[in-house]
Amino acid sequence: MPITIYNTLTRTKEPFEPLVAGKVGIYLCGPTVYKPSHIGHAVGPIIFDAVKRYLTFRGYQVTWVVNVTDVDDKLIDEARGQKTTIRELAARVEADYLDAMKKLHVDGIDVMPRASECMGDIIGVIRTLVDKGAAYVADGDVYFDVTSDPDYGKLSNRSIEDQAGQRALHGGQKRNPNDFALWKAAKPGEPEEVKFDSPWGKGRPGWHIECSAMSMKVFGPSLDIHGGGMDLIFPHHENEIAQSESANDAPFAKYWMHNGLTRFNTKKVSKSDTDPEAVRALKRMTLHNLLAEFSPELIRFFVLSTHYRRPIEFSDEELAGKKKGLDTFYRLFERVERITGQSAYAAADKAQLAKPSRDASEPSRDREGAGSGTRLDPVADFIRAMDDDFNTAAAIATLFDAASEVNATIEREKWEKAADDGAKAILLQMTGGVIRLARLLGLFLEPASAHSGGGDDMVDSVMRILIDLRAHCRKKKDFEAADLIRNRLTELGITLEDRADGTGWRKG
RNA sequence: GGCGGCGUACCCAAGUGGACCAAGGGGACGGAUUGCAAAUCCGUUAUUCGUCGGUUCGAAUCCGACCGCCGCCUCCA
Repeated sequence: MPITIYNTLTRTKEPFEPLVAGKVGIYLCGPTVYKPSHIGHAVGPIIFDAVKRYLTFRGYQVTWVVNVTDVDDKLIDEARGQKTTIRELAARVEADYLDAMKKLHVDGIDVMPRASECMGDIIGVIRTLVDKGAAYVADGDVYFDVTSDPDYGKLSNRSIEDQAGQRALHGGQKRNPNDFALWKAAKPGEPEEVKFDSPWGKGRPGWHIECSAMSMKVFGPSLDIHGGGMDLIFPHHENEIAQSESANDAPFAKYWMHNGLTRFNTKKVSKSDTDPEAVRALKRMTLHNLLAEFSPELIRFFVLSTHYRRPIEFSDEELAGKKKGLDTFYRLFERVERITGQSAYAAADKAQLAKPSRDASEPSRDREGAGSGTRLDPVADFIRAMDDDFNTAAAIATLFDAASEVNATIEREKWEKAADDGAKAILLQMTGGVIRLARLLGLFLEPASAHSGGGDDMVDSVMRILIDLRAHCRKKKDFEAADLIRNRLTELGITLEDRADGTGWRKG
């Protein structure tokens, strides 16, 4: 079984076959940098980062493009409101976005073009469209003529007739209400920095054209996968298709992948929401604030715990629940390190992940039940999950299964008390395998520090004293005093764990 | 009005015709372990998948109707 992808264009799951064998081009619509990015803006990058990691693992050479839209009406308004320049605003918001991407370990982006730096390419596409009669000029504006495109509406499944009369005509220059601006003539009073020269006079590009131009710049007329949020299907992606295919007379994107939107209190998280509660929620859900409050890995884990096409409901309760699940892995890694004296992460660097075999998509559970009942093959299960339209939720479930398997083995073999070199090797291999798989999702890339307290020498030392003191009390069977110490620490959010090899502690 | 999505246990969530008397996580409850806890392990927690019909040897999965929720059609990841 090959990898399958749900294609919005056909509304079916299709076998994945790249245009050029072994190579994959991906374009994801990135942010318009006028306001701080929120959690919703991280969903696409996190998913596609995992997609790229996985496709790379499956042997493809992937090129991933995410654009930055830094020329837009909203930037003009926002910059004016903040009494700053568009360039300064865009640079500031973009830096904030990139910082978040870095923290989230979205590090697979290969090219990040800015609209303002691709003006020549954009104008070139518009010129082609005008020359071909697919676009017309009106008072310095240029509009795409949707009637020139016979299959306009194929992505969103809308016909031009359905739309007629549904949308107010803007500016009165359009021949058809569905026509959209490729180029907007500069208006008096607009800042000079958004007035670009063009064959039609000074102005700036419309919203949709920059994605077509930037995609074409990197990939040429056609690319493999184009992604974005579901809210972009219409009009944005519909218009991208119209422009690109009219300009090139070639199919634009082979597969369209759309991720579900992030919700809060069942409502979509939207920049334009003016409801006071929504505004407050949105402010909290900026990536900047969220990453100050929660670990990037938790955010990533949270996002990938749901299949990408489904909406994600954001809430503190859910995040807290996911954190407990994530902690299971951290504890396992620490446990293995305690037993073996070696880092599980380091073991993962060395571990070999079995190459996916032809039968990788076969179920791993041995129904013959040869002796010991069910046997797990985490790698095959993981691959099967990911091959099925990048089902990260199912893939994560296989990680939990694999982690339980390791813990159960430790219990069964009593390795916590004594483990010889052979046991240690097995343990490191199993755990390393879990980490290797998780890394295909961008998880556990590096040792997560401070999961079990630590980091502060003074705190460590004081804790050592308290733990030694409590051990002393326990030895004398003075459990009242021992429990007092533990209870007081619990009140501070510190948990003690008495294990075979001594007492450990952690925050939370 | 047009287009699209969703409704699976207490919560989150995978599964979209036979491996399902339905993964995985959180929670809860038993047991092992522990001085007691914590952690971990073992087990229990949906004969049922919004409701009602239909197709089929067989449906959570397909079809129809209905109920509820959400998104797009103006800016949005």
